Order: sequence, then structure tokens, then C-alpha cells
Amino acid sequence: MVARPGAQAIVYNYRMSARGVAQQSRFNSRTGKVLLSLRELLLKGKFKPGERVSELQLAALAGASRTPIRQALDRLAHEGLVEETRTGRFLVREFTIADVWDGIEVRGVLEGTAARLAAERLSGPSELEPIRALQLRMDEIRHPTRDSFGAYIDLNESFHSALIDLAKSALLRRSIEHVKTLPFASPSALVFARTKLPNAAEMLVIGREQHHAILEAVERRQGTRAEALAREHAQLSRRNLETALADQAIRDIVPGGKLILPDAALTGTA
Amino acid sequence: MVARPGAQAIVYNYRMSARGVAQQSRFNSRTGKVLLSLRELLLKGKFKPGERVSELQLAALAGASRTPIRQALDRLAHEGLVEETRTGRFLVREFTIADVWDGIEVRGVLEGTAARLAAERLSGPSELEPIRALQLRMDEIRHPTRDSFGAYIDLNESFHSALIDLAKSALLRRSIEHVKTLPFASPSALVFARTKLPNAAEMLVIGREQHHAILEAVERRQGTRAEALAREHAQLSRRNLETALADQAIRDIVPGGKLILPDAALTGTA
DNA sequence: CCACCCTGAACTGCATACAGAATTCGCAGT
DNA sequence: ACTGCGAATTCTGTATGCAGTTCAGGGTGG
Repeated sequence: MVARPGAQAIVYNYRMSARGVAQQSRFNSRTGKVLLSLRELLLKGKFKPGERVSELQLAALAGASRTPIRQALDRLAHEGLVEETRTGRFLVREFTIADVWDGIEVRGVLEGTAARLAAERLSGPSELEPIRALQLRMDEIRHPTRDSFGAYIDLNESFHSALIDLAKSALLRRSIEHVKTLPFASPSALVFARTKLPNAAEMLVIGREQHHAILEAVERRQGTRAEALAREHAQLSRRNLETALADQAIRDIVPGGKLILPDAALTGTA
Repeated sequence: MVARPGAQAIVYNYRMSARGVAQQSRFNSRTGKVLLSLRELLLKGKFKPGERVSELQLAALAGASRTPIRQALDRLAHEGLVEETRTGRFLVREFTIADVWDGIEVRGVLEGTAARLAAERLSGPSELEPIRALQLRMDEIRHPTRDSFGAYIDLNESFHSALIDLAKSALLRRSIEHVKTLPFASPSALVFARTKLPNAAEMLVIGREQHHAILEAVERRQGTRAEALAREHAQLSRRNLETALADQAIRDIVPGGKLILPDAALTGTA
């Protein structure tokens, strides 16, 4: 564990919660395994931002040949975690805090669109049943503990995914998935400092209320309202992340936190 | 030329206007060349939607080995023109008309965000000078001819790009580029049936007015207005495309048009 | 006639070899 | 010491071979 002994925080790595993701055939191959482990290494900050990662170096590290390594690097380049130079080398991408805020902003905009389309395209109340079920289960978690917190995050992911389902647009889903490949932009970049658990409880209440409001708006086909609410909902992640990134010790634990360049200001839009 | 002899239309392939794109180092390699030609083949409809494209088949076709082919296919899968099956095969992706509308919708939303951020982040009027220059040159083209039409499209691309610049967000740019990889979503999917040139002239006027309004809003830092205007501006592409796709003959010429499944209804949101 | 299984062909996943380009290091000159 | 140049070295781009898997087609049994 890289977590500093002193940094007491519940950090939920979004990767951990991916249910059986490693069992999907796409990740059974060497390429898939390399992709997963390489992504994890990057997010843990094993490579410094701007540092060069060579194929041979990784091949030795992963015990695979260059072929799958190259493919994995290609995908990571698409995801944005590394960047390819003109000469075909790969560098660890470095992010500014502004990038992080922008990522959340864009995700908010797209999820807002999902909420609006969901409202506009709702064929009937029965379509809401799956997402209502998820909501119910989330509501049952009133006081987050170490264990239930993980479950909450999973449910939160599912809720957001279900909302996107309601938008009935594969293309929109693709776009959202794309921005979420940047770890900070993911709604599961929820990070609560343990010492600020009361704060976390409040956030939970607020988030719950926002979920309710969004669904209400969707159900009533209030597209514009749903959009605005979903946008604002994303800002909640931003506030959480702001708290988290303010503490250098916590920042070092947040997935990808070490890829964020130290920046003087923590202002909203830089 | 695949254009049917009867179909009289000015179709401007967005790929043609990419200034010196083939000279960029990224496209000097076999992989790059294969990527370009393969994409072109796909957009021309040389493969049927849903059809399988094997590496060997393409290797023979392109006169290259499987390695660059595979890499190109991987990228096309990211772009969304082909899809990878669980077992690693690639299929030509097929689109519904709803996909097309959604693509434009999402682009509109993102460009709207770009316009809003441009307004919010504008540091001074001088920042608008480059985009004003582009606008001026576009305004000079009053009556589109075969030649000036191409120039107009180029300027239009540059204008949109400059607007995104003003948003000062690399991440937002990335997202927009990503949705634009679907050819229909590109603003340059402007297609005017020659027989409907008067219509085209009107569209030009409307588009011009919208550009003016957007810049005015940005200059006055009216973020919400700028966003709404830019969104609506994207709907103009949709209307153009709607006209184009309604005619089967023209549809066959539109880049990627053959990848769109024949669909009974041409309604806005399906 | 249909369903199922089995076998063979085709194809992908990965490793590796080779060639050419890029980078780095050292050396010489200033 | 510093700069510029050049050569060795490292690395990427591509081709190709092999192994394991998937897929298709035919044949068999129900």
C-alpha cells in the first residue's frame, strides 16, 4: 500500500468496484491484463507525470512481449492517461487542476443531457422501475460505514448508469464513458476524508436529494429541469474532490492524484 | 467515383479539406496510411454495415502486414466506425438514423458548453480577434459556388475550432473531437443538394446570423445565451442532413451514408 | 426433417526478428 | 567549460511464425 501511515482516509478506488470486470473476455487477454495493470500503475502514480514509458521497459515489467504492451499503450493514449509523441513514444500525461474541473464540468453537461433526453423520451412511468429500485437501496444506507460505503458507491455508479440508459442513446453513453476514463471525472471519484465524516454524511444527504429531484423531473418530463439538476449534481463531485485535493496527503492517495500538477490556486475554474 | 450519374449534388467530403493532414507525422507510417484509407473505404460504404472485416482480408487489400492493420482497426474501433466482438473480430458498425441525430445533439451540447465557457472565461475583447477575422472572411462569401463553397466549409471548420479555443479547455476539445469522429456529427457534414441551392443560400444566411449572435453573446459574457445559440446552431446541421438523407441518391454519396440503416421515419428524435 | 456434434479450416493473440529512425553519449574543437 | 558534431545504442515500426481458439460445414443420429 502506498498510503502514507498518517493519512487516515477512506479512499474508494473506482477500479475496485468494477464488478468482475476482469472476467470480461476483453480483459482475459494479455493485452487486457497489461491494460488493467498499467492503468493501475499510472493511477497510483508509479510513473511521474511527463515521464517517458518505453515499450521495452514495460515489457520487462509486465513479463509480456511488446505487442500487447503497445496495444495497451495505444488504448491508454485514447483514454488520455498517456500521450503519444510525434516519434511514437509515450509519455505519462500530466494534468492541471483546471483539467480536473473541466472534466467534471463536461461530465456534468453530458449527464445533464442524459437527464433531459430521459425526460423527453420517457415512454411511461414503468420505465423508471429499475432506477427506482436502485434509489431505494441507496436510501437505506443512512450512515456510511467502511463496508456500506463501498456498496453505496456501487449503487451510485449503477444509478448514474441507469439514468443514462433512460436517455436511450448509445452514442451519448459512449461520450460519457469517454470522459469518465479520466479518473477524476468519474462520479466515483468520491473521496471522503475520514476525519471529515460528518461532512461526508451531509454530502450523502444532498446527493440523495438531488437524485430524487432528478427522477422527479424525469418522471414529469421536465427536461430542462432534469438537465439543470443533473448538471448541478456533478458539481457535488467537484466539491468533494476539492476537499480531497486540498489535503496533499489525501491527494497522494486519490487515484490519479499524483498526475495532477501541484497548483497554487484551488479556484473553481482556474 | 461512386456517385451515381443521376445524383446531382455538391457533396463536400470533410476529409478532403483536412489541410495537409497526410503530412502529419502521425500519418506517415503504414498504420497511418492504412487508417486513412480504411476509414475512407468505410465512409464510402465499400463494406456493408454489420459485415465482418478480417485482418488478413485487409492485409491483402492494403498490401501491408497484419500489425499495422490491427492497429488501425483498433483506432477505428475507438472512433466507433467498427466494433470489436468479444472474440476479437471487427465488424463494420451500423448506425441508425437516431444515432445520427444523437450525434449532432451531443455535438451541439458540447459546442454549447464551449460557447458558454468562452463567454465565462473571456479575458478581453482582443481575444476575439482571430475568430473575428475568420468571420469576416466567411461574410465575404455571399453566393456559394462550387469553388467558394469548399473555402466556406474550411472557414466554418476553423470558426468552430476557434470558438473551442476560446473555451480554453483541452479536455472539452478532446470530447468534441471524439464525437466528431462520427462523420455525421461533424459540422462539415454540410450537404447541399444542388437542385436546392436556393435553400443552401438561405442556410448560409441563417448560419452567418447564428455565428454573429454567438460571438456577440461571448463578447458580452452572456454565457447562457451563447450556450443556447451554439446548441441551436448545431440543429442547423441536422436540418441540412435531414434534407440530404431524405434523398436516397444523395444519401449514398454522403460520407458514411451507406452505414446508416434504412429507416422508415425521418423524425427528429426517432 | 431437424438438431446436434464433430472435424477441419480460418483467424486471432502473442512472440520474436529485423530494419530504420531517434536519441544519447562521447569526443573534438573553440 | 561549452558547443557542435558524429557514432553507438536504444527504441520504434513492421513483418512473420506459431499456437490456441473460434467458426463453419458436413455428417450423423434422433
